[in-house]
Amino acid sequence: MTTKSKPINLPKLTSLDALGQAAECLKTLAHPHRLRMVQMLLRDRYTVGELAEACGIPSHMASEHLRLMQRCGFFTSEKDGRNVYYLIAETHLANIMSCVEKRFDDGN
Amino acid sequence: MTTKSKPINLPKLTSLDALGQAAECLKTLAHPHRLRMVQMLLRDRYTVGELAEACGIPSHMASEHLRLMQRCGFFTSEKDGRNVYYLIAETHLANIMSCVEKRFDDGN
DNA sequence: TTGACATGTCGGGATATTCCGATATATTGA
DNA sequence: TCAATATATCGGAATATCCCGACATGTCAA
Repeated sequence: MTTKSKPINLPKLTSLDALGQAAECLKTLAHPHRLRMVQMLLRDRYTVGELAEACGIPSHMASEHLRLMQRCGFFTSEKDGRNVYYLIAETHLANIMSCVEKRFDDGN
Repeated sequence: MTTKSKPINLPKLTSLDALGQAAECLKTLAHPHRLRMVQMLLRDRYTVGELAEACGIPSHMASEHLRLMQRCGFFTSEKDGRNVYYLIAETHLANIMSCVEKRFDDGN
Protein backbone atom coordinates (compact mmCIF):
# COMPACT_ATOMS: atom_id res chain seq x y z
CA MET A 1 0.00 0.00 0.00
CA THR A 2 2.07 2.96 1.26
CA THR A 3 2.76 5.44 -1.50
CA LYS A 4 -0.06 5.33 -4.01
CA SER A 5 2.23 5.77 -6.97
CA LYS A 6 0.03 3.76 -9.33
CA PRO A 7 -3.71 4.45 -9.50
CA ILE A 8 -4.54 0.88 -10.48
CA ASN A 9 -6.93 1.75 -13.23
CA LEU A 10 -8.59 -1.54 -14.03
CA PRO A 11 -9.94 -1.63 -17.56
CA LYS A 12 -13.02 -3.84 -17.70
CA LEU A 13 -12.18 -6.48 -15.15
CA THR A 14 -14.74 -9.15 -14.43
CA SER A 15 -16.68 -8.40 -11.24
CA LEU A 16 -15.62 -10.31 -8.15
CA ASP A 17 -19.15 -11.66 -8.04
CA ALA A 18 -18.85 -13.17 -11.53
CA LEU A 19 -15.39 -14.47 -10.67
CA GLY A 20 -16.98 -16.17 -7.67
CA GLN A 21 -19.38 -17.99 -9.96
CA ALA A 22 -16.55 -18.86 -12.29
CA ALA A 23 -14.55 -20.22 -9.37
CA GLU A 24 -17.47 -22.45 -8.38
CA CYS A 25 -17.70 -23.94 -11.86
CA LEU A 26 -13.95 -24.36 -12.21
CA LYS A 27 -13.77 -26.05 -8.82
CA THR A 28 -16.47 -28.45 -9.91
CA LEU A 29 -14.60 -29.18 -13.12
CA ALA A 30 -11.27 -29.59 -11.32
CA HIS A 31 -11.36 -33.35 -10.73
CA PRO A 32 -9.77 -36.00 -12.95
CA HIS A 33 -12.87 -38.21 -13.20
CA ARG A 34 -15.13 -35.27 -13.84
CA LEU A 35 -12.80 -33.97 -16.54
CA ARG A 36 -12.86 -37.42 -18.12
CA MET A 37 -16.67 -37.48 -18.09
CA VAL A 38 -16.89 -34.03 -19.67
CA GLN A 39 -14.37 -35.04 -22.30
CA MET A 40 -16.35 -38.16 -23.18
CA LEU A 41 -19.70 -36.39 -23.23
CA LEU A 42 -18.31 -33.76 -25.59
CA ARG A 43 -17.75 -36.60 -28.07
CA ASP A 44 -20.80 -38.82 -27.61
CA ARG A 45 -23.62 -39.69 -25.28
CA TYR A 46 -23.02 -42.15 -22.44
CA THR A 47 -24.86 -43.67 -19.52
CA VAL A 48 -23.84 -43.34 -15.89
CA GLY A 49 -22.51 -46.90 -15.93
CA GLU A 50 -20.42 -46.36 -19.04
CA LEU A 51 -18.90 -43.21 -17.62
CA ALA A 52 -18.23 -44.99 -14.33
CA GLU A 53 -16.53 -47.88 -16.09
CA ALA A 54 -14.34 -45.53 -18.14
CA CYS A 55 -13.22 -43.83 -14.92
CA GLY A 56 -12.79 -47.06 -13.01
CA ILE A 57 -15.16 -46.04 -10.23
CA PRO A 58 -18.44 -47.51 -8.89
CA SER A 59 -21.42 -46.18 -10.73
CA HIS A 60 -23.03 -44.67 -7.66
CA MET A 61 -20.01 -42.40 -7.38
CA ALA A 62 -20.22 -41.46 -11.03
CA SER A 63 -23.81 -40.55 -10.32
CA GLU A 64 -22.68 -38.16 -7.60
CA HIS A 65 -20.08 -36.51 -9.80
CA LEU A 66 -22.68 -36.07 -12.51
CA ARG A 67 -25.15 -34.57 -10.08
CA LEU A 68 -22.55 -32.05 -8.90
CA MET A 69 -21.82 -31.01 -12.46
CA GLN A 70 -25.49 -30.87 -13.33
CA ARG A 71 -25.97 -28.39 -10.48
CA CYS A 72 -23.46 -26.13 -12.21
CA GLY A 73 -25.54 -26.38 -15.36
CA PHE A 74 -23.00 -28.50 -17.20
CA PHE A 75 -25.41 -31.26 -18.21
CA THR A 76 -28.95 -32.32 -18.78
CA SER A 77 -30.06 -35.93 -18.55
CA GLU A 78 -32.39 -38.22 -20.44
CA LYS A 79 -33.90 -41.36 -19.08
CA ASP A 80 -34.07 -44.45 -21.32
CA GLY A 81 -35.45 -47.46 -19.53
CA ARG A 82 -33.30 -48.01 -16.50
CA ASN A 83 -30.39 -46.16 -18.05
CA VAL A 84 -29.78 -42.44 -17.79
CA TYR A 85 -27.89 -40.61 -20.49
CA TYR A 86 -26.14 -37.37 -19.66
CA LEU A 87 -25.71 -34.64 -22.26
CA ILE A 88 -23.64 -31.46 -22.39
CA ALA A 89 -25.78 -28.39 -21.71
CA GLU A 90 -23.12 -25.75 -21.06
CA THR A 91 -21.67 -25.05 -24.48
CA HIS A 92 -18.62 -23.24 -23.09
CA LEU A 93 -17.33 -26.57 -21.79
CA ALA A 94 -16.07 -27.34 -25.29
CA ASN A 95 -13.85 -24.26 -25.24
CA ILE A 96 -12.48 -24.89 -21.78
CA MET A 97 -11.79 -28.58 -22.46
CA SER A 98 -10.05 -27.54 -25.66
CA CYS A 99 -7.78 -25.26 -23.61
CA VAL A 100 -7.12 -28.04 -21.11
CA GLU A 101 -6.29 -30.50 -23.88
CA LYS A 102 -3.97 -28.03 -25.59
CA ARG A 103 -2.04 -27.66 -22.36
CA PHE A 104 -2.08 -31.21 -20.99
CA ASP A 105 -2.21 -33.61 -23.92
CA ASP A 106 1.23 -35.22 -24.24
CA GLY A 107 2.86 -31.90 -25.08
CA ASN A 108 2.56 -31.44 -21.35
CA MET B 1 -22.46 -52.45 -16.66
CA THR B 2 -24.47 -55.59 -17.54
CA THR B 3 -24.88 -56.01 -21.27
CA LYS B 4 -21.80 -54.68 -23.00
CA SER B 5 -23.72 -53.34 -25.96
CA LYS B 6 -21.27 -50.51 -26.59
CA PRO B 7 -17.53 -51.16 -26.70
CA ILE B 8 -16.68 -47.66 -25.48
CA ASN B 9 -14.00 -46.97 -28.02
CA LEU B 10 -12.36 -43.85 -26.75
CA PRO B 11 -10.66 -41.90 -29.53
CA LYS B 12 -7.63 -40.13 -28.12
CA LEU B 13 -8.81 -39.24 -24.67
CA THR B 14 -6.39 -37.46 -22.37
CA SER B 15 -4.75 -39.86 -19.91
CA LEU B 16 -6.14 -39.91 -16.41
CA ASP B 17 -2.69 -38.92 -15.25
CA ALA B 18 -2.68 -35.77 -17.37
CA LEU B 19 -6.24 -35.03 -16.27
CA GLY B 20 -5.00 -35.26 -12.69
CA GLN B 21 -2.43 -32.57 -13.38
CA ALA B 22 -5.06 -30.49 -15.15
CA ALA B 23 -7.37 -30.87 -12.16
CA GLU B 24 -4.63 -29.62 -9.84
CA CYS B 25 -4.10 -26.50 -11.92
CA LEU B 26 -7.82 -25.84 -12.34
CA LYS B 27 -8.37 -26.25 -8.61
CA THR B 28 -5.65 -23.71 -7.95
CA LEU B 29 -7.23 -21.31 -10.41
CA ALA B 30 -10.71 -21.84 -8.99
CA HIS B 31 -10.78 -19.04 -6.45
CA PRO B 32 -12.23 -15.56 -7.03
CA HIS B 33 -9.20 -13.65 -5.76
CA ARG B 34 -6.79 -15.83 -7.67
CA LEU B 35 -8.82 -15.39 -10.85
CA ARG B 36 -8.70 -11.64 -10.29
CA MET B 37 -4.92 -11.72 -9.87
CA VAL B 38 -4.45 -13.75 -13.03
CA GLN B 39 -6.74 -11.42 -14.93
CA MET B 40 -4.77 -8.37 -13.77
CA LEU B 41 -1.37 -9.93 -14.44
CA LEU B 42 -2.45 -10.82 -17.96
CA ARG B 43 -2.86 -7.07 -18.58
CA ASP B 44 0.06 -5.55 -16.68
CA ARG B 45 2.62 -6.15 -13.99
CA TYR B 46 1.67 -5.60 -10.34
CA THR B 47 3.20 -5.97 -6.91
CA VAL B 48 1.83 -8.18 -4.16
CA GLY B 49 0.41 -5.14 -2.38
CA GLU B 50 -1.35 -3.83 -5.48
CA LEU B 51 -2.92 -7.22 -6.15
CA ALA B 52 -3.95 -7.49 -2.50
CA GLU B 53 -5.55 -4.04 -2.57
CA ALA B 54 -7.46 -4.85 -5.75
CA CYS B 55 -8.83 -7.99 -4.11
CA GLY B 56 -9.54 -6.31 -0.78
CA ILE B 57 -7.42 -8.73 1.20
CA PRO B 58 -4.34 -8.34 3.42
CA SER B 59 -1.14 -8.55 1.47
CA HIS B 60 0.17 -11.54 3.36
CA MET B 61 -2.78 -13.50 2.03
CA ALA B 62 -2.17 -12.29 -1.48
CA SER B 63 1.35 -13.53 -1.03
CA GLU B 64 0.03 -16.99 -0.16
CA HIS B 65 -2.28 -17.11 -3.15
CA LEU B 66 0.57 -16.07 -5.41
CA ARG B 67 2.84 -18.73 -3.96
CA LEU B 68 0.20 -21.41 -4.58
CA MET B 69 -0.16 -20.35 -8.19
CA GLN B 70 3.59 -20.08 -8.63
CA ARG B 71 3.87 -23.72 -7.55
CA CYS B 72 1.60 -24.63 -10.46
CA GLY B 73 3.97 -22.76 -12.77
CA PHE B 74 1.55 -19.92 -13.39
CA PHE B 75 3.97 -17.12 -12.48
CA THR B 76 7.51 -16.03 -12.04
CA SER B 77 8.49 -13.15 -9.79
CA GLU B 78 10.93 -10.26 -9.92
CA LYS B 79 12.20 -8.39 -6.94
CA ASP B 80 12.51 -4.61 -7.15
CA GLY B 81 13.64 -3.05 -3.92
CA ARG B 82 11.19 -4.19 -1.28
CA ASN B 83 8.51 -4.83 -3.84
CA VAL B 84 7.98 -8.09 -5.68
CA TYR B 85 6.39 -8.12 -9.10
CA TYR B 86 4.65 -11.25 -10.30
CA LEU B 87 4.56 -12.11 -13.99
CA ILE B 88 2.61 -14.64 -16.03
CA ALA B 89 4.75 -17.65 -16.93
CA GLU B 90 2.12 -20.14 -18.07
CA THR B 91 1.03 -18.82 -21.45
CA HIS B 92 -2.09 -21.00 -21.58
CA LEU B 93 -3.61 -18.90 -18.80
CA ALA B 94 -4.54 -16.31 -21.42
CA ASN B 95 -6.67 -18.87 -23.27
CA ILE B 96 -8.38 -20.18 -20.18
CA MET B 97 -9.11 -16.69 -18.80
CA SER B 98 -10.50 -15.79 -22.19
CA CYS B 99 -12.89 -18.75 -21.94
CA VAL B 100 -13.87 -17.75 -18.42
CA GLU B 101 -14.50 -14.15 -19.47
CA LYS B 102 -16.59 -15.23 -22.45
CA ARG B 103 -18.79 -17.22 -20.13
CA PHE B 104 -18.99 -15.00 -17.05
CA ASP B 105 -18.63 -11.39 -18.21
CA ASP B 106 -22.06 -9.77 -17.89
CA GLY B 107 -23.52 -11.98 -20.62
CA ASN B 108 -23.55 -14.47 -17.77
C1' DT C 1 -44.61 -60.97 -8.26
C1' DT C 2 -39.92 -61.72 -7.90
C1' DG C 3 -35.12 -60.96 -8.61
C1' DA C 4 -31.48 -58.59 -10.97
C1' DC C 5 -29.86 -54.34 -12.49
C1' DA C 6 -29.07 -49.11 -13.09
C1' DT C 7 -29.20 -45.12 -10.77
C1' DG C 8 -29.65 -42.09 -6.90
C1' DT C 9 -29.33 -40.71 -1.89
C1' DC C 10 -27.60 -40.59 2.87
C1' DG C 11 -24.19 -40.39 6.69
C1' DG C 12 -19.65 -40.33 8.17
C1' DG C 13 -14.55 -40.61 8.56
C1' DA C 14 -10.39 -38.97 6.39
C1' DT C 15 -8.30 -35.35 4.21
C1' DA C 16 -7.71 -30.78 2.12
C1' DT C 17 -8.68 -25.88 1.79
C1' DT C 18 -9.49 -21.32 3.50
C1' DC C 19 -8.60 -17.64 6.30
C1' DC C 20 -6.50 -15.42 9.99
C1' DG C 21 -3.23 -13.65 13.67
C1' DA C 22 1.37 -13.78 14.95
C1' DT C 23 5.81 -13.67 13.63
C1' DA C 24 9.95 -13.53 10.47
C1' DT C 25 12.94 -11.54 6.82
C1' DA C 26 14.53 -8.04 3.89
C1' DT C 27 14.81 -3.30 2.24
C1' DT C 28 14.53 1.60 2.48
C1' DG C 29 14.87 6.31 4.39
C1' DA C 30 15.88 9.14 8.32
C1' DT D 1 21.45 2.25 13.75
C1' DC D 2 16.51 2.57 13.95
C1' DA D 3 11.81 2.53 12.52
C1' DA D 4 8.66 1.85 8.85
C1' DT D 5 7.35 -0.85 4.95
C1' DA D 6 6.73 -4.98 1.76
C1' DT D 7 6.70 -9.58 1.49
C1' DA D 8 6.80 -14.23 3.26
C1' DT D 9 6.04 -18.04 6.60
C1' DC D 10 3.94 -20.65 10.41
C1' DG D 11 0.21 -22.80 13.27
C1' DG D 12 -4.38 -23.52 13.94
C1' DA D 13 -9.51 -23.26 13.85
C1' DA D 14 -13.43 -23.43 10.79
C1' DT D 15 -15.09 -25.32 6.82
C1' DA D 16 -15.42 -27.97 2.58
C1' DT D 17 -14.32 -31.92 -0.26
C1' DC D 18 -13.53 -36.78 -1.33
C1' DC D 19 -14.58 -41.43 -1.04
C1' DC D 20 -16.92 -45.07 0.72
C1' DG D 21 -20.55 -48.48 2.48
C1' DA D 22 -25.29 -48.91 3.17
C1' DC D 23 -29.58 -48.28 1.61
C1' DA D 24 -33.53 -46.49 -1.45
C1' DT D 25 -35.90 -46.11 -5.90
C1' DG D 26 -37.27 -47.38 -10.28
C1' DT D 27 -37.20 -50.56 -14.31
C1' DC D 28 -37.07 -54.69 -16.79
C1' DA D 29 -37.44 -59.74 -17.70
C1' DA D 30 -38.95 -64.03 -16.34
